[in-house]
Amino acid sequence: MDASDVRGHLDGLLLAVLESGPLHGYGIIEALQRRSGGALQLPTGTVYPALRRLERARWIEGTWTVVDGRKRRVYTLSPAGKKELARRRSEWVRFTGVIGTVLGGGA
Amino acid sequence: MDASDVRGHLDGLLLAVLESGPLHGYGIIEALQRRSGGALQLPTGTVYPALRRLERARWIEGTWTVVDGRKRRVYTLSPAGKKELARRRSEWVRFTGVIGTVLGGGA
DNA sequence: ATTCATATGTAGTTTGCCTACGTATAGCGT
DNA sequence: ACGCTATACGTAGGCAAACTACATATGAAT
Repeated sequence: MDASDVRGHLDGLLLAVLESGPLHGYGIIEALQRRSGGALQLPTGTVYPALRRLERARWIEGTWTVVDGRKRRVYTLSPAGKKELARRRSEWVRFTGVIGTVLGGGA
Repeated sequence: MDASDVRGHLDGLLLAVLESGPLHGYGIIEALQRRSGGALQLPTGTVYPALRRLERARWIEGTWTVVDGRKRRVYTLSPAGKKELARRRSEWVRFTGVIGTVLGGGA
């Protein structure tokens, strides 16, 4: 799957990963890859700006930490982020329902 | 559902509608709306350029006809278009599988 | 020393759908 | 006759989101 196909769904994916617990950007990229069975290998230039966007929206909260001398920005899902995630999930169901129905072919 | 959410899936939707038989642009827009239960109300500025793109790709074939004094460009799904539609459908299954799994939440 | 893995980020580009507009005919009500 | 709505096709310019490519830095391994 082409990585650009996540367009419009990236925010939900990031929020979903953070639902399992706080994580830093690099770790999020790995988690995404792991959870998708290797399908999602998102470039840093996609993920980092997205995280900043989510942070500005107050859906996640980022704090600087230092682990083994390396700086990490660890993100935590906020209460607003949990609501947003729920909203994204129901939108996802609606979206797949509509497109799947029209696309047909046993979908 | 916001109409812009079809991004990346519009071509497949158009091909799927034309699978049922030849149709002109305006009719395609109506069919899309009907099949989606009113969810997809795509503007002409989205659909017409997309149809020309599909035509250039040889997935559909367009011919001018005149009905009741009005010019219509009727599109027919080509053999290559059928293949492309099949490809889009399997991509759709893969896509929803990956995103749905990562998004979780009972998806 | 050099290279790889870890870790974050910016700059500029491309894609693809959007909004807004322009054109034209048919049919209906007044 | 006139205006409004439905039918019908299309272009121009804009914008958001993800892309590619690059820049930076530390720790660990060879």
